[in-house]
Order: sequence, then structure tokens, then C-alpha cells
Amino acid sequence: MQNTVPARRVEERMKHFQARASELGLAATHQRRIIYRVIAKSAEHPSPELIYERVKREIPTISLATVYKNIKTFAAMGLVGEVGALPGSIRVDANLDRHHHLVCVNCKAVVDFCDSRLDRVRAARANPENFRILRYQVEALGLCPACQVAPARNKVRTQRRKHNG
Amino acid sequence: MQNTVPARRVEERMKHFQARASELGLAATHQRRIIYRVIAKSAEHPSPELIYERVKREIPTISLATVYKNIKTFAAMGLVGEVGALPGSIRVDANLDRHHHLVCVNCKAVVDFCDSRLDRVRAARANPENFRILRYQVEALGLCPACQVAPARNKVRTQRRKHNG
DNA sequence: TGACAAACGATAATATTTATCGTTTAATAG
DNA sequence: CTATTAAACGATAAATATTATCGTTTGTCA
Ligand SMILES: [Mn+2]
Ligand SMILES: [Mn+2]
Ligand SMILES: [Zn+2]
Ligand SMILES: [Zn+2]
Repeated sequence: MQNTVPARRVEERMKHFQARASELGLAATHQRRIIYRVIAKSAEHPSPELIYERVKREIPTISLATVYKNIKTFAAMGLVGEVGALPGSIRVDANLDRHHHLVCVNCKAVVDFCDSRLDRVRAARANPENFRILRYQVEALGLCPACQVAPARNKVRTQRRKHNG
Repeated sequence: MQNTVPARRVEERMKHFQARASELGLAATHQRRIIYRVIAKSAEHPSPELIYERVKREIPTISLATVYKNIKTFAAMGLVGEVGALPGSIRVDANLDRHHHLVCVNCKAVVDFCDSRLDRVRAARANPENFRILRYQVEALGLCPACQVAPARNKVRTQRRKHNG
């Protein structure tokens, strides 16, 4: 249930990452490659904390600060997206294609939702506040299959644990 | 520029709040009335911190914990909404009518966006993940008028300040 | 008006994110 | 290939955001 992205797609993303990083003058350090790969391999929109946990398996000396710094750097450069639909920690997205999200209001699972009709969403009238609208983002809020049968308990944990014994 | 709701509307909301609170067996304390009124008077989707600042003007001894506890209580009972479009602190919404939001990606301003076409947003196909979709939520991300001319600096502050001299 | 559950205020604890700073390392010029 | 150096890293403190705990106060209802 790790919601893994196909290896072929992961390699495509790694190639794109290396190419764009090079163009942007972003040093391709070992840490950055591992951090990005962890993000690219996951379809679950992982939190910084979860990314940190997984990167630590490959680089036990990695610092949480390094993970945060690089998530922010990647996001600022458009190499990853930040999903901010729920309160709590941010969720990171390697999928740069136009898409929307299914969000479980119970366990906070976030799943990609590709749908042509959602892509075409636009307001009927110009907004009276005169915002310059850059893009529309749709969230379909509801319950994931697991939470439909057992809506009581919350499955996703984003929190750090002091003692992980 | 306080983005104030008309007094008539505020009084309607207060009436509704009192009625629903009574129905729900929620004690109508002085603190709760003031906290709710602060939320009801604002159209800017204030953060808990901002609500706390304003409530303090009327109840200088109010605790930040009381403000948080009551925001959560109100939200759990459906008396207010929580807007979670941006990272950082949550934003509280007294407007319970069906509506969407304009969000400034620069200063994080959140403005109500009522639009019939957005209300009718639905996916073209059933979602392959079999979520039970409860509602669709649309955010129009862009730049508010102020940030279109001066996109550099961030105007909204949600943060506490240690020294407020 | 008194009893009691609920709510409050103070504050500690936890969770999330960013800043600081000394050390290490990737990039590149020679 | 090595020296230089700006960038990145790791450790950790600090800032910010939210929740929990607990003793005191207050609203509710008999
Ligand atoms: Mn996604
Ligand atoms: Mn609103
Ligand atoms: Zn769920
Ligand atoms: Zn703005």
C-alpha cells in the first residue's frame, strides 16, 4: 500500500530533474537526488516528515533541515508542487501535469484526480475583486474507500515521534 | 481596508449562532459570543492569531487557547468553516453559503468567490479511486490587485510577534 | 441559590517550519 | 588532478502553530 509510481516513470522524472537542475544551476548533490527520488517514487503526496523518514534509510546522517530546505528550493524552481488543501504539514507532489486532487477529509489521504471537465473549470463572470487568476484548482473532498467502512480512525500520520522504539 | 461585513448581516449571523448553539447545547458564554462576532464581522478569513488579537481588544484577559478551542468547537459543529488552501495557519470563515475562494499566491489574501458555474463543477467520470465525494471546492489562485502592482512584499501576517512595541 | 458539568486562563507540551553557523563538498579554473 | 570558493550540508536553536493539562471560574438547571 505504498502507492508506488512505476519505475519507468520514476526514471523519466529523475532525467527531467537532472536536466532542469543543471539548466537552473542547481548543484546535483547526492542528498538532492535521493530527496527528489523519494518524492518521485511516491504517489501519496508525502509530508516533509515522511520524506525525511524515507531519505534517512538511504542517508542516515541527513538533516531534517536539509530536507525542508530542498523541498522549498525544488518548489520555488517548479520541480515539485506543494499541495496545501489540508491544515497541518504541507504535502509534496512530483506530478507536474495538470491535475486535481481527491482528498479524504478523515485520513487526509491525497490522490491525483485527472478529469478533463475539471481541467476546463472557469468562472462564469469576471471576479469583482479583480484578481489576476493564474489557475483554478479543484479539490474533491470526501471519504476514501478505507474511511467509508471505518470512518472513526485517522490513518495518515504526519507527526514526528519523539521516541520511535 | 478591514473588509467589513454589513452590520445587518452580522446581526443575522449572531442570531443564527445563538439559535444553533442553543440547539446544540453549547453554552453561550461571553467569550464565545465575542469570538464568533469577530469572525462574523470579518470577510477576510482571519487566522486564529488575528481573531485572538481582535478579541483581546474586548476581553483583554482572553487566552489564545480559548480562541483555538472555540474555533475548533465551532468548526466541528458547523458554525464556521475552515479554509485550508494555503500552508501556514488555518483561516476561519463565517460564510456558510456555498461559495469558492480567490486566493492571492503572494500575500495569501482569501476572498469569497460566488460563481454559479463553479458551484456546478463535477467530474466527467467516476473517480477510479472510489472516493465518496462529498463536495467540490474550487480555488482560483492568482494575484490580488495590490500584488499585481507590487508583487514583491507579502502583506498578510498570521504570525505571532514576541515583541509588539 | 447551590451543585455540577462545562468552559476558561495559564502554561506546558507538541508539532511544524525557518534561521544560524561552523563544516563539508560540488563545481571549475588552472 | 589539485586548489579555490561558493554552495550545500548537519546540528541545533529559534520561531511559529496547535493541542493538552490542570486548577479556577462560570453558566445551567434543579
Ligand atoms: Mn498530485
Ligand atoms: Mn469564504
Ligand atoms: Zn481516508
Ligand atoms: Zn496579494
